[in-house]
Amino acid sequence: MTKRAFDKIKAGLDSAKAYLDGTADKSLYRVHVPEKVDVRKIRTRLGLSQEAFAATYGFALSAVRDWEQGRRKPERSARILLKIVEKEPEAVTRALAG
Amino acid sequence: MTKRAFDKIKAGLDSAKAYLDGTADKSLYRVHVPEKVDVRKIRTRLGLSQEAFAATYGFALSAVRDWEQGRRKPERSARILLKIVEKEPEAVTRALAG
DNA sequence: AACGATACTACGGCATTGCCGTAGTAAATG
DNA sequence: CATTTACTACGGCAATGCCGTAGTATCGTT
Repeated sequence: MTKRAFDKIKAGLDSAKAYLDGTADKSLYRVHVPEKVDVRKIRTRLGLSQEAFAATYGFALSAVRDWEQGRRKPERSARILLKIVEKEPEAVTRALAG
Repeated sequence: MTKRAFDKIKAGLDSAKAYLDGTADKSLYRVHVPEKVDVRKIRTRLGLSQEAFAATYGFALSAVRDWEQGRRKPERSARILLKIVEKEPEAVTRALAG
């Protein structure tokens, strides 16, 4: 057994101890979900019609309309998805391909 | 039969003709939105508890529970988002950072 | 000018989900 | 054995999802 291995084990034990002590950070990684999303802005920046936008990213056309017309607010998961469409649109099409 | 009705029928026939002619190019990139998503599978592969999973990707804990317990089915946007979490989890955290 | 296509607004309306809370079960650990 | 973590199970209201239809504005074509 190398000294390296020993150090690793010790480090593990130390963090286990810290966990038990309550010294450890039990906070969960918590992402921020935006309360408002400007759907029209995201869509027009991509140069797409409502229909094309819906078809390209999997939204229901009726939902896109409700959102842009301010009739309804996209719910949590939709807001997150819209953020991804804004920042990394390709990630969406990749995930839905195949 | 009103003139209005006739016009509608004619319009329908015309666009059907155009469609058959190939004159109409209505090609929209259309992605496939999965009807079913195995939330538990996605979560456990990431080695996260329901709480950590929810906190990390922005879901409501109650929604994750409803989905895994088969009480409710994630709706369209949520299914898409879950697919992205499955294929490119980092893309989600990147989009929600900052 | 009349027409057809495109893009969008506006909205009725039902089914379904989102999301909150609480109680109960099971396993691990001090 | 009491406590903590992780999860099941579910009541219940408010809100959205999603479908459909009608109406307006614009534009290129005939």
